[in-house]
Amino acid sequence: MSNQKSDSGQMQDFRSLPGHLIRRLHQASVALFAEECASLDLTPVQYAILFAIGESPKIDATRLSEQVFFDRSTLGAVLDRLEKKALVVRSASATDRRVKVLTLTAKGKQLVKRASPAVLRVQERLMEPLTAGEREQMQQLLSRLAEVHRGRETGPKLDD
Amino acid sequence: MSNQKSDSGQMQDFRSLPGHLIRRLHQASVALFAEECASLDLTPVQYAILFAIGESPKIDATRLSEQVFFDRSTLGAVLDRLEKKALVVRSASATDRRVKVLTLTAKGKQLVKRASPAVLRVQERLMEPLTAGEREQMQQLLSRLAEVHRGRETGPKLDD
DNA sequence: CACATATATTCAGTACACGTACTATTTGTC
DNA sequence: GACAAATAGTACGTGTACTGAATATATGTG
Repeated sequence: MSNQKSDSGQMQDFRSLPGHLIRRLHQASVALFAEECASLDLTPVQYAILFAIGESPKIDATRLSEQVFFDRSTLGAVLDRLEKKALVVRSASATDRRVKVLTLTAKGKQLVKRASPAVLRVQERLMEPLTAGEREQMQQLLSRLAEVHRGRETGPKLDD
Repeated sequence: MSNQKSDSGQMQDFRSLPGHLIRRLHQASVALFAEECASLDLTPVQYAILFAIGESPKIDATRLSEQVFFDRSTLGAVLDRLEKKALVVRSASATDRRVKVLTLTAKGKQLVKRASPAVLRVQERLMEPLTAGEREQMQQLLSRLAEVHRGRETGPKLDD
């Protein structure tokens, strides 16, 4: 007796835990994105940032980080890369010398537009195993959970 | 006319896309884990690895990477850290001199056991916004998606 | 047994992701 | 208008995550 495990009472297998499944699904999602956008040299994170800047030109990095739900530190590094690829321009704000304002270049705008169908294909492939009704359910549950946990993603910076 | 966007026809807002929602939920999940396990100095990834080694002592890194669904490169770095924290021992295999075999130390076993309730609390808090039925649904959908996309997580290494 | 092939691990390089701390401003207050 | 508190951006340190290459060893074939 007292073999190896099974004496603790609640040794749940991590494989069935939501956290683990979500991590796996996230990995699959990123992998699909990489596959579909291979020729565009674009990551999911970079797409979201480009899209959000396109939506709100002259946005500053802090506001942007709230829009896309990243931490400001991470965002800085991503913007460096986007700037190096000439997709984004960072220019000084006229009113506040602390802030640097973000705008898409023509190349950046074009890339968002070109990537758009590939991004949709990723979502379709990701959810393909589900029926239409299940997809709807999933979407709904994900939205609600994300909304409730909003602000937990990137520190205690709630608001808006 | 031809204002700024709205002329492409399928400019889907990334915020409602499953991929984006899954990323956010993953972030929330990791944040909750960090919160619950702060005193244990343990990440979700490290917990899964420790658990899996506890389950299959003397497992090698490649087999382990299939169990926990990480890439072998990533796993190496994580094992370095676990070894440095004296939770895991890497020893040479007797039969195959290429492989290094993994075992939990007493400290490692103890930590898995101590972390277990915190890990369950993370799952509860993560899914708390949902009703029991919805939680069931979610679990089911996540499992199916993860299963179907299995192998996409860490390259084209199917099998088992 | 020599050799091509396959496998186990590691390493280098790139890209998220977060906390903390530091600098430059700005703003609110007296 | 000097000064404390808040804010924008950046830098650093740690920890995933994956690709591709390099190294070591093992295995199958002739």
